[in-house]
Amino acid sequence: MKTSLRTHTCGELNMQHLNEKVTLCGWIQKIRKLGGMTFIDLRDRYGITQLAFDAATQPELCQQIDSFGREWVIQVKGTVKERYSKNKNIPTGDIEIMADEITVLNESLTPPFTIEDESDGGDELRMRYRYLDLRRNPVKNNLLFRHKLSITIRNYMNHIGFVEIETPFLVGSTPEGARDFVVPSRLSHGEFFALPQSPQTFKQLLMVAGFDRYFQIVKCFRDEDLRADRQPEFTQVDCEMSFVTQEDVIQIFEGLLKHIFKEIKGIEVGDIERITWADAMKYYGSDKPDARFGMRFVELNDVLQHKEFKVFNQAELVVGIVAKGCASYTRKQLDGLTEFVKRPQVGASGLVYVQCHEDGTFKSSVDKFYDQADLQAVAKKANAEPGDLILIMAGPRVKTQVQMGALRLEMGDRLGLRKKGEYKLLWVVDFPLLEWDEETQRYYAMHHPFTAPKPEHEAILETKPGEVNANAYDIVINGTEVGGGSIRIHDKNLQKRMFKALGFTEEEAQKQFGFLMNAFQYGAPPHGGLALGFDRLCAILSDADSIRDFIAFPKNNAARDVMLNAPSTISDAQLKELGIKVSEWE
RNA sequence: GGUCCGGUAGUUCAGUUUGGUUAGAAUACAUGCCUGUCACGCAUGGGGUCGCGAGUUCGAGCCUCGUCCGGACCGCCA
Repeated sequence: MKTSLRTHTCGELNMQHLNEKVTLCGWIQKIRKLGGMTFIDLRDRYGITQLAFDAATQPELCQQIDSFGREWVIQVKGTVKERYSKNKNIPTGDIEIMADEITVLNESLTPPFTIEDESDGGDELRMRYRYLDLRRNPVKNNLLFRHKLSITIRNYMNHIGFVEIETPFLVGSTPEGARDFVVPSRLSHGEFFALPQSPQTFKQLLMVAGFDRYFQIVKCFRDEDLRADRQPEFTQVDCEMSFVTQEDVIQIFEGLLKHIFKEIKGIEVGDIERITWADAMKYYGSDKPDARFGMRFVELNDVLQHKEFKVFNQAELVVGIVAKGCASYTRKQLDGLTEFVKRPQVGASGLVYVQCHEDGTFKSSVDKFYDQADLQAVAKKANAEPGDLILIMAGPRVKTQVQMGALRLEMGDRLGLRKKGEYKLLWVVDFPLLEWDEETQRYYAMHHPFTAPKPEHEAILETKPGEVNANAYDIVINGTEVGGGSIRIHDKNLQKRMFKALGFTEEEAQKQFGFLMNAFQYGAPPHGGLALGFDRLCAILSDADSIRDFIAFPKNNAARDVMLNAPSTISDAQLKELGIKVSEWE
């Protein structure tokens, strides 16, 4: 790292460099004045090196550094010396620099928060001064980790013949899917570009072009509300292959994931389990199950719908989970669980429990309707043992499954079953092709409109669209959807039928996706692919909940950049040039 | 669009339950002392429109309403 201004970094000097003349540059992490001695911790990207000053022998230097403050940038020339008292906690802890000469390269204001691993700064403040936050080890290391992961992926993909090709960011807007970020056109007044939600159609066109194996680590943009794991601009590892079946794609990316886990985490991931979408919903109430723990759903309709309890009798689904060893839950804890499922976010109307006591008796919240023999039958069906707690919900099938899914994750958290450092990968396959939307009274593509139906279901696309399964697959790690993909439609006529099923007129389909269907007339190969959420992958491999600390300059909860204070208004001159007038609707 | 939590010193928070004299702590900052620290130590000091607005009250950091800001979640995210 030698440059004109420094000979070494602050992280590399040790006993082997004793008595060498060195020049270091860096930021002042800390000044410790002990009267006759003064120590400065000098920090750069690579570490910390201690500078030592002796008032008796270096009075001028000591006077000079007296005015220095935190985060000043200095250059120091001096000699590497062995310390009297060593610091075993840092790599450079055996040595220190006896300085001969110091140059202030830049002064610094006192930062609004401490630049330490455990900073005193809150989230918003750290975002506003992100360039200071990035000096801290935890955040800096996240970005270094991100770099390492991207290099690992690029090398692997290159090694197996994938070509990285860039696709445009200024594309056309489509009404399907997420909201688009929109960019006004100066040269075509009244017309707008959109930023891509993904390079989906471009990668399909690259297949038509014969590129065979394409990938790209690429920014994608979606104008939707944020979450801890959702940013309006995020990065995908976008891939597409030709002449493949679903099995080929799964094999290729299973290979990539195994490689990543081995290289980055030193973990051998075995063959990745697969579950159908239908089973995922049935047993976990989620299309992205956290499979680190069991607690699978048990349908209890047959053992609970023969008594006078209307709530159960009228329900389409009565479903339970078994919480191991929780029979001793107090009234307060049980009420807490009921409150949890009744929160608007979950939206259940209630929760029934059955405590399976050690002495073989049962206590439930519905004892009025069910006797011990009934509860015994429930316990048997649910495979519950003495000491366990059975939690039961009832209602419309899918809704109840989703609610129970939320409770299952909550119980997993409470029982410490969602362990950090443990990784459970899962392919979710056989997604439905279409999803009925009550509000707009039409079908929507569950994945996207280019997803191919299972060949054996093609015939019923018009007659029973809701029953058509897709050649689509998601990769789920610890309950997070890390990626997804599908085999695409490569036949122009099938694509037309698909658009029709989605309620497009021929003209609409032609206007929006004509370029793709036209391309399909010129020898489109069978193709399919997958995209991995790169930010999420970084976070999961680091056992972090939020992707924000793996993005150098992220947006806040309201999709704002608090450092730039963007978005912001633009000048009238700019608006005029773009042919835009801003007015309030309604 | 909705639910919940929060907003008090540069910063992180306590104080709000039960309204009552001069609003505290830690840390950061400044000054002084200290020759082996490395979370240095000790002493002293400065630092507050209690997010903003309205209301209730003799009196509001504390209660009520509104509003703005931040965070988590639901909807949304093909």
